[in-house]
Amino acid sequence: MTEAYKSPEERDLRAQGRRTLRRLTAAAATVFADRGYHAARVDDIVRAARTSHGTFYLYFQSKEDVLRELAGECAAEYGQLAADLTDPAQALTVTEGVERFFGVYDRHGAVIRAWMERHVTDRETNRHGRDAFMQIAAALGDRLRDAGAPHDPVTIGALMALLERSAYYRASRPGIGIDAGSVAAVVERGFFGAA
Amino acid sequence: MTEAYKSPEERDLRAQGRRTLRRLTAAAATVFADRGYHAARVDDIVRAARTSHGTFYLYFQSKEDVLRELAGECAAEYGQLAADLTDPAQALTVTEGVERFFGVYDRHGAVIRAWMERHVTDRETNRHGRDAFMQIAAALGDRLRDAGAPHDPVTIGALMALLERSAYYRASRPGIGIDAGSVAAVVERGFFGAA
Amino acid sequence: MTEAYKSPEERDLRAQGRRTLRRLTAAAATVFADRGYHAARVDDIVRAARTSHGTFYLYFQSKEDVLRELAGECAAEYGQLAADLTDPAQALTVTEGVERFFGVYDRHGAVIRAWMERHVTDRETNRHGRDAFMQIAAALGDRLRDAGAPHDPVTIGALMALLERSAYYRASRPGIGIDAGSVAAVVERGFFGAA
Amino acid sequence: MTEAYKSPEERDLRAQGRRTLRRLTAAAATVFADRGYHAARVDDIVRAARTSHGTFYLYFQSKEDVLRELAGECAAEYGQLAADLTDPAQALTVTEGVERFFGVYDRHGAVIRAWMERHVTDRETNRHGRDAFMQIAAALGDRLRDAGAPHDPVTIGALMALLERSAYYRASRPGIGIDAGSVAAVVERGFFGAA
DNA sequence: AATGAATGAGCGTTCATTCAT
DNA sequence: CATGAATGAACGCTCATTCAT
Repeated sequence: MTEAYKSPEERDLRAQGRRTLRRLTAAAATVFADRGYHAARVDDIVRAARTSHGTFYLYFQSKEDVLRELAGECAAEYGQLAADLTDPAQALTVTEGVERFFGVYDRHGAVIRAWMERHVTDRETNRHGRDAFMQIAAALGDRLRDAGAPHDPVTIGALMALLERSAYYRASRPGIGIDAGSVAAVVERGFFGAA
Repeated sequence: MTEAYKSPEERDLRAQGRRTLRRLTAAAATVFADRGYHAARVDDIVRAARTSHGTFYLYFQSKEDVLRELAGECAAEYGQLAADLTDPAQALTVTEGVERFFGVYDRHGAVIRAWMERHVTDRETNRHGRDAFMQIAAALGDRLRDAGAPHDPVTIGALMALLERSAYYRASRPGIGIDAGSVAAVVERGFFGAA
Repeated sequence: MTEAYKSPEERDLRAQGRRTLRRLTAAAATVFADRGYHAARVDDIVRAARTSHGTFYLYFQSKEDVLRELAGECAAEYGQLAADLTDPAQALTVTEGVERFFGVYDRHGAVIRAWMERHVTDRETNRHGRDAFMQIAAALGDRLRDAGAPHDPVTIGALMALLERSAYYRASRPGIGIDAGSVAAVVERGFFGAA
Repeated sequence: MTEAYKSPEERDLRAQGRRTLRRLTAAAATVFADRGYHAARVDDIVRAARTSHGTFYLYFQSKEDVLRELAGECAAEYGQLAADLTDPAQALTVTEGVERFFGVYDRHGAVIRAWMERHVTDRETNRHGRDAFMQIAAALGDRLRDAGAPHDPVTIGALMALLERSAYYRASRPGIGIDAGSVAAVVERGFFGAA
């Protein structure tokens, strides 16, 4: 009989199993980043992880399930960024904030694009997306308010739009010279400097 | 192809044929908008146009061909917008510019997303996308320069990012209250007001 | 309502109709010769005849029907050749016979190949093929017998094979220098000269 | 392709896989022989092999790929026959040679017909065909020359035509009594006996 | 007598998922 | 724990034929 599937958390994985799981998750992240979630083939993932289809379905219920897993990681990182953005002890500069934002996007851009494209039906994945978005938005709103700058929802949305899309341009068109410093300058000037 | 395929322009269509072509093009635009280009099925399109697969391929060479057609329309509209933006006789306000931008996005968002996702291989379609992007970017740069505002490439890119993504949020999440006026206000304040 | 189909013979065609029918038949012969019967598209035929699908089906019941028509012509020409081969008044030389055989093949090779490939189900078409084959075979047998050469069925079959296939090589590979004279020499030497 | 496609040779097939591959190849040969390559449907092949479409594409890249595979086998067999024909140690009689020729045709007639019909575009398949043809032609030429018989290109071509087409008549019309012995007699008499 | 338009069954191919070992 | 093998529904596209004018 086929091995009954168990979610990774509830499995009592030994060292080897943990290694395989990690290989698969990493491979999925890479492949999703390269080709996008929808264009990614399970076969690409298992080849990148140097394992088999059978093994993939031992650790994940479906292709969507890997996305859910990665979405969780991504949401956690953005949650942490949101927390750090409003943490006075950290006192992150705008440039540092943009750098962190870009860093998360580099690791999880494919997941974020899948969220935004709205063609994923899985509720948990979408909830992760909403959460991450809201937390960052709230943190940006706080920062704008603290700086005495306009922080109405549309302004916050516009800032999110600018950041998300710049991160995407930067990741997908390496040639066009978008970097955290320059984008931060635009943000400073256009959003924080606008009294 | 059974019927010698001719591009819609070079065909001598009668009233009936023109109606069918229009139905198909409109249906494709709708279906692409709803599901995205890649997830859109030719079957969805022909069902929406109340016609058959055979008829679809009478008017288009392939699914990609419809996208190319729509991309041409979209590029033309953006080209016109770029021209109007820098035409002193028109003297478009920022709000009017954003309104026009959003209008084109409403009609052609699916094409624009397909451009940006970079999973389309057709050269002409991609050329249309590059052209549209460059023309708008150049026009925005001119307007910024004329206003005495910063207009370096990164700033222009950030403005494009803001506009494109806001248009998308607005089109795909009607509930969140993004409208041309408010976005124009952010743009005024953040990009044109920043001396 | 659609014009009821009538077979070409039972139609009372006016000059224009006869011209159209001739154009279609000639076009079909050309297209079949170029692409082979199965690979030939009705669209190729109507385009070559500068007419429309509707018109095609006004004169023929189906694609197979055109083949049947051409098969009749071909069988008639081969019947005539068979008659001439055994007609003392004609006293055809071997070279002349081969020339005539090649000539018919040039005009009707596609039909002959369709016969031989045995993927045509129409009874009349196949009957034409059988008739043509038998008549030529009988005539060749008579000529061999009159020359005092072996004329058993296998020999006759081998001669037919040689002629048919040489005609095909010649028609389809113009470069390889097969001509009636040389083939006739082989036939003379190998079949008629073999006492 | 989901399963990374690998050509059958470079795959490390286990017993089960080898069995399936053999079933598929054999089924393809049969179906091609029955219906001809172009009329053969992948569905016919997988039904004959009692497997699924998915499995077919696990072992072959396309329908054309199976033909290429079979063409390779066929060319190899004809190459071997050509070698044996001119090998003094084998001293094949004409009858034995014709028998061997017919044997290969029985196994690979469909491939040979596909070669001759010239509607295959794959370069490797066509190269196999040309190779096989040239090798047999060269061997026949040598044998004719050694026998002191005419061996000009047209004669060799005529002999090839006779053999190929006789093999086809024999395979496709079992009723008409063509056998290797009788054909060999014709060849002896008509080609080798003609001094 | 002629035509442009429409049809839909059927093709080759893909790929997420399941099975057997 | 892992794998190679198998599946089949669904896709994009073709083309002989019929329809409406």
